[in-house]
Amino acid sequence: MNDLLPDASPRWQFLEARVRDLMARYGFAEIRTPIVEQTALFARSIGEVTDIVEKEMYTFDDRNGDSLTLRPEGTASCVRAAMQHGLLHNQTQRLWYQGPMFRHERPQKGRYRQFHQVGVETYGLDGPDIDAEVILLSARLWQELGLAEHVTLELNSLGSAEARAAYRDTLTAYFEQHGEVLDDDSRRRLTTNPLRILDSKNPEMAEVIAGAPQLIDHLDEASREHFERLKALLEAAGIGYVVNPRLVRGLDYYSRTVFEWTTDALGSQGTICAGGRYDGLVEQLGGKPTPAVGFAMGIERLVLLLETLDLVPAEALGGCDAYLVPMDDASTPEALALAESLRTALPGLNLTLHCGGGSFKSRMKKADKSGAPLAILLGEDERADQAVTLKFLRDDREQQRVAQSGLADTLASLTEHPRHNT
RNA sequence: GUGGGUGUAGCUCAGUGGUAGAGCCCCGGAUUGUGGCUCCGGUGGUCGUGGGUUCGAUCCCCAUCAUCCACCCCA
Repeated sequence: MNDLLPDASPRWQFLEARVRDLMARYGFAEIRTPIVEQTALFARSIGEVTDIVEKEMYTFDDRNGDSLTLRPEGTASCVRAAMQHGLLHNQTQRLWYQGPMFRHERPQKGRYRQFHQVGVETYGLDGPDIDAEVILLSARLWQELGLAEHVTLELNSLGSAEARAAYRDTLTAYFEQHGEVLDDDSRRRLTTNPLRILDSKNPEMAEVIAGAPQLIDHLDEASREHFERLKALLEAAGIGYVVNPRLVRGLDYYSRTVFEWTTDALGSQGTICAGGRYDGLVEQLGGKPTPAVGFAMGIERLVLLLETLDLVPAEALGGCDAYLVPMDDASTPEALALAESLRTALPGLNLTLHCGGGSFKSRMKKADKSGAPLAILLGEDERADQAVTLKFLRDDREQQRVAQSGLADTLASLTEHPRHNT
């Protein structure tokens, strides 16, 4: 588990603000679900034999003896909540969520045991238009963050659940015929997820993999058409993509469209966003058959990417506009009152009041450290005149004495914050 | 779950089987009410944790935890 320290939070807030704005612009509504759910929910949705369910969940018994689990992903909870509250009853939904997820894996760069995802979920829409819509939403986010040239869209179709199951059997049979060439990992995958064998980087298996039957040739007709229409929609929208026939998602519930946005700027954790269609999931969890498509993106990876590429704009890093310094302890009460009146008059002003005493020299050092361009000094002389001294910390400019009554107007013009008219 | 690297001051890191170091940061002073540059002084460490070897361990050994990197897998 890792802490998010003050230096990092402006980057997170920047990303989160962009995401929130984008979701609203695409007509998605936020849903917030608990971070704990009944363990069975995840086992039934993600798949019993996946790594997540087999060995990565934080599971515990509560005081009633129920088995609960810290959510390892967001889709299962959304489906559960939507079903439970009737959101899927004869209607469609476009939802998004954001929050912490938990997986007990070995941490490394871009991977943490508590990590954060933003996800979108749509229900009740079965055409490729909504597939394209969620992909375009993600593409716009990269565009607006300045990441567009650094990410690649990979696309594939897994076909219907039936077609996928049939293909899986075909593939298993093929690899079993070449069992002598398979490495240990791949032999294990024969029973867990044979599609993953196609992903192996082992050069000794390259030939066998190249000769394996292709998923794309085993799609059912409806899925093939869906996929073709999606590709046409993306092309019409000017979104570049690469069809990756080896792209399979790790969670069992996916069918038809799957996609991943990847980058090569983050080392081995290159996937920043992944998703697809899971038309069978609602029914699998006890609801009526409901088409669904969505994705999740990893916030830590995105923040890391923005940081690596230096794409967080300076203004997003916030900071202090002015630092108010009572020059001695006797000036503190008046400084406190002055700070409050400025905050009332200028709601957009970021004003830090010096607290904690110290020598005047140390107070000025704190003013400097605050990053503020302006120090407001209030001492005995100023109090006698009902004034303050404005000192410019970043410009080569004479300090000036300003009456307290006119200070808000002066600050408004200096910092370009509109005055609050009351 | 597998393999490897690293854990010493708030941070970045030196270091030695015999009472623990630097730079930066922080505090004070040079400068009675003016930050940044300079100089002087100072605070701050059960050397990740628990065992073991030893007269003596921060150093050697074992375990454990954390962290980083890679694998697996995933966002």
